[in-house]
Amino acid sequence: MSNQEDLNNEKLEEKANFIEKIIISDIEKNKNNGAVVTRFPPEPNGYLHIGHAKSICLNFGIAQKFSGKCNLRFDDTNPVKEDLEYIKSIEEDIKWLGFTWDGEARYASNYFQKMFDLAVELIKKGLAYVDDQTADEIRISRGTLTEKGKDSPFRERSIEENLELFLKMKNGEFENGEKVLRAKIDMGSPNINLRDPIIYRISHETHHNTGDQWCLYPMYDWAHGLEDSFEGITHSICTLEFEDHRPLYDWFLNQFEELHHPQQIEFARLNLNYTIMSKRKLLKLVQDNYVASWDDPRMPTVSGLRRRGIPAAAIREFCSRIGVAKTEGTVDYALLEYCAREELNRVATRRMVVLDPVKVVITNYPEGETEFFDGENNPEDENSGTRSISFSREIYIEREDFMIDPPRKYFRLAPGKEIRLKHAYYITCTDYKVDSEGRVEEIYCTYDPLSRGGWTDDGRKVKGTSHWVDANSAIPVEVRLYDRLFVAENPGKVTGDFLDDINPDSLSVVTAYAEPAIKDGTAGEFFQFLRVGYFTADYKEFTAGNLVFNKTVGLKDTFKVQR
RNA sequence: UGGGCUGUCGCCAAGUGGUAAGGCACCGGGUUUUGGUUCCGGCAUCCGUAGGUUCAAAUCCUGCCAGCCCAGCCA
Repeated sequence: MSNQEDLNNEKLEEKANFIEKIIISDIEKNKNNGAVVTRFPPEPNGYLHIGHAKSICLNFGIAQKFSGKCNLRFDDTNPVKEDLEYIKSIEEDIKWLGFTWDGEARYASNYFQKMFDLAVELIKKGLAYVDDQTADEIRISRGTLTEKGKDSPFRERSIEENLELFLKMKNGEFENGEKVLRAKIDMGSPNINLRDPIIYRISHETHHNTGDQWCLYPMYDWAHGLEDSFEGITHSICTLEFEDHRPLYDWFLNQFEELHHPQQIEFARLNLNYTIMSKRKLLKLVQDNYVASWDDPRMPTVSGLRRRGIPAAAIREFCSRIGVAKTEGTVDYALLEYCAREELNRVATRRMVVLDPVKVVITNYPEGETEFFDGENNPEDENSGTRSISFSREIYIEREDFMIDPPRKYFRLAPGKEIRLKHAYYITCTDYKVDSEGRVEEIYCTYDPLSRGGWTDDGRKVKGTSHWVDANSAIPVEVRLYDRLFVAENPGKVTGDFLDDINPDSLSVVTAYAEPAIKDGTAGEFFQFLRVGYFTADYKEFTAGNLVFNKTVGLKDTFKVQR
């Protein structure tokens, strides 16, 4: 190994998480001949969420880092919960996140025959038996957390009888629930997973992939290790709740010396405050119409975050920053927002859009005249070019950028005060008009012709700068203002029902006025509405004739009112 | 109450016997035609807790406390 490679390895190790350290050590020992093969094994029973993104970044990231491979494998062993729609969405989400799985997507269901054959072998070894007990009987005889279980009365059936019955199970000669196949391990084990776990159940159900070919379906514990083994997985990474299952994972594989034996490693799943990650709860939100769909921009699903306007790169960065460890914690949502802003600041196209307009008349500006200014598309990107912005006697500014009686350190417009209109002129407020309810209806200003472009060389201090649009040419656009879906850090913590903490104001739709250049936007494009926040042209609905924008996240706001 | 796992700054997270990295958040200040960005500075005498071993412990030992997971023919 060259010095250069040594250096690289040191660098690799320096930033490695505990799983990567295990892998580095395995490579050094030449375990698996130095190969690294991981997999992302979703069950196609729901949409992927940000928690899955953590696992995806981990598994695919490891493959990239160590020149290995990462498979996509659908763990479709339960036909009653799984659906083709989910398979499609999962594939799309992974691709969108920027990862490519090795070869074709795999399906646990394509291994059913091999698994069945191995189960027959297990029976022949005297290590599995057919149990006639009902589900209730099995549950009761399994014991409790503190009491040992009791052997099934069918535990000592002959190998021949077990073989015959198992075949009949496969051939559809029994009803659902009539019989199961169990591994014969130890009903007295302190680890409940080892108390003769069920490895096959009967389910007369059409499977999305195998149709009606099978009525016998393998359980997770039996299937998962075998799938990993068949695919030559070297490191089978899963979440903490499977730690108790590892002895079983190993037990099954240990019964077949000829099989490759992957190493299972567990890490803590992601929790994010102000949101939920449970597939069951997310499904509830969709089914009961608390949100519009799985990809509603308020959802923590990958497709929801995408529609919200969070770039894939921001999600990857987030996953990198939260790290990988075994401590279960809850990551602050502010970190995700930070990652979104960081990326968006780099790439977002700047435009001026007024969300809550109030008219300003520039009384000393000639009526009927229009002039144009150039504004950079992105000050963070020299190559982004400029766009033309029109200006005339009447403009709109943001209602909150004017106050009749402002507090100290209010840099915005107020009677007698001068501000800068971004890219345009300095204006000074001379008067204003309110309606019968005291609401500001119109503001009157004068402009300084010498400040064309928004600057003078006379050393004048103009602290405030406002965004604005030309009333003559402004285009109305639909803006969907999203806020967090839950008002509580840990939804449901207090009342027990997460629905009690839903934010009733998580969505409001407004018609805003935008500068004409907004028309040039493309679906999915990222924008920064100057001084307001980051928005995206809804990638599913935005067209030239339907200008819809979703709010991603506001700009960081450090303005504090001081009276 | 049985088994498994975890406890380092408000939130993540390095550190694995030699005297507490980093990021987010937060708080100051400079720059700024976005109160954005950027830049500078601050932010754990202490590592769940109580003892012990050692010249030296967040790191080793013992006890205790707290949290999470497991009793689906779900994954």
